[in-house]
Amino acid sequence: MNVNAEYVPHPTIELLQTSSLVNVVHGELEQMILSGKLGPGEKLTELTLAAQLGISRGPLREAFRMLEEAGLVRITKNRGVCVRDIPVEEAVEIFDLRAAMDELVGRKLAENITPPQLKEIRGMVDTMEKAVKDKDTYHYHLLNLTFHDRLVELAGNSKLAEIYRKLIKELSLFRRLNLEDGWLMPISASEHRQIVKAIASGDADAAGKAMFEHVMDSKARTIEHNLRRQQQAHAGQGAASIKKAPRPSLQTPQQKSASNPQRS
Amino acid sequence: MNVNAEYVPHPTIELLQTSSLVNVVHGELEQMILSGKLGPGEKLTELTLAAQLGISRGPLREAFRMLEEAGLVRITKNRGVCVRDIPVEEAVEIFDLRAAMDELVGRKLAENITPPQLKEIRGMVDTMEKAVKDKDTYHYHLLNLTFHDRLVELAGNSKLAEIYRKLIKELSLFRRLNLEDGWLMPISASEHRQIVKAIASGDADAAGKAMFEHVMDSKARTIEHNLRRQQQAHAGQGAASIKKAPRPSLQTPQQKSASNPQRS
DNA sequence: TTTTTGCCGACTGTAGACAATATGGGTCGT
DNA sequence: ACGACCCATATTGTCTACAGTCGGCAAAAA
Repeated sequence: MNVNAEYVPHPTIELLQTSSLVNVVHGELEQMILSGKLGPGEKLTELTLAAQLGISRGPLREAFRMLEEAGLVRITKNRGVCVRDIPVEEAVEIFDLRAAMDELVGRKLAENITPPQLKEIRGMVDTMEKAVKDKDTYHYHLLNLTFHDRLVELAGNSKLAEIYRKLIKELSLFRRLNLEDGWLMPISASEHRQIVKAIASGDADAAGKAMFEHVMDSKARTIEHNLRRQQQAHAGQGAASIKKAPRPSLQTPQQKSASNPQRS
Repeated sequence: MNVNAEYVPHPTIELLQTSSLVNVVHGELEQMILSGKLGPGEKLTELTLAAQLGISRGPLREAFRMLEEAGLVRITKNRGVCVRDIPVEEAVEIFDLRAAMDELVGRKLAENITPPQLKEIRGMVDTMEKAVKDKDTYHYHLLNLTFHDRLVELAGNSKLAEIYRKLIKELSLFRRLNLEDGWLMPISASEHRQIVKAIASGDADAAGKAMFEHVMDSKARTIEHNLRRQQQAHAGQGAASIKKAPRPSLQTPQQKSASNPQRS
């Protein structure tokens, strides 16, 4: 048994001899990554993490493999695991892909949404506009995630929803995303209002286009924000020197074997 | 003694540095599944497989986890691993999603394709039409896969390509897909010709629509074919009884924890 | 001082052992 | 004869052990 008295085992783990360790650890790590407790580029040492979680390396490694397949961590042979850092180019790709998917979502919703569902998402938009008035950026961010997630779910294509969520998770590793400037909230909110309107009208093309454009706008805002932030960093670098450098590099080669379509 | 930095180590060394047992086994199992050597629903016993591959259970289990995350197998606690069987509903969802993605592909290609690339895909269509003339269904099937895969790749969005390929792999587990009736090949081929034409014209909307419609048609053909096949099976069942029943069921509960968007 | 070489510590890769759980067949009771 | 219960076996879940590899540090050589 792995006796290690110093940690307080997460209640979940203690409670858990019913669900497999791998599943729990996978979920736990995912949350740690998405919440930022484990930042992009951070090294995950098997022995350390296993001790912290109170488990052995086996299940942990299996969880790592799942996270790798989900694009959240990167495994390098003989060198270990680290949280992935999404480069700008990849973020752009994800936005484009999301736009196409959300267009489909808009179309499907315009065709199939029910009155109570429509009422629900209207309520969500209302809440978001309230957050805008309060200039509550953080709350707005969460509401925005929930709003889009709910739309995708209501579209009635579970595969689409599954992949959409995977993309959102990966995108959250694109660091500069989080602290979006507050003054853009009104624009985003009004776009939401327009999306709901288009969906309510039953016009599939309009709803699809509204969704598509919204995501593309969001992409433009995010990328521009990122650029500005990078310039700031560069400008201040000469005087302030580097501050948070010492991290295991090991991140550079970001390939992942595109794999052939169907090897004979 | 500054040895040239681009020195190629030695194939064997490179191989040892990059691939672990987990990687190799993962690829091997994937091919066994996609090629049908391991059919949908089939049980994968750890000890047996490990012995066959000449490895221990550890790496094998890690490979299983990757395949699970990719949607190719299903793991049930304390009951083991089996190849997933894609139900019709899921196949439909995948087709719809693919259609949206391929629409994006068509748009991007219409905007960005280069003359040599255009020539390349024209050549592929030519080859396919040759296969149609020869009534070579199998060859056509492979060419079709390659064609679409190449288009996605040329679209220049690697994330899109990655997910597209994942979907194609999952779809190949939808059994009834494989033996598509031969007489539909000409239709499919002419649609390909039209797609290339739209791309060449540079009209993004037209190219996107052509791709979209092609996938949706393909979906309709596949589903209808599936229905017909199922009816046949039902018809013959009364006399011939069941023949290939004895397989570990264990397949029914097909859920996969949709997981919340971002747990606070 | 600068470079090279050998060594050491830390970590990962793989294998095998042990514990926990499901499955199938047989026995007992009614 | 039928059903409930129980045990033997097979299989999975988890842990520990050992071997291989990497990176850094210090001592030796130039």
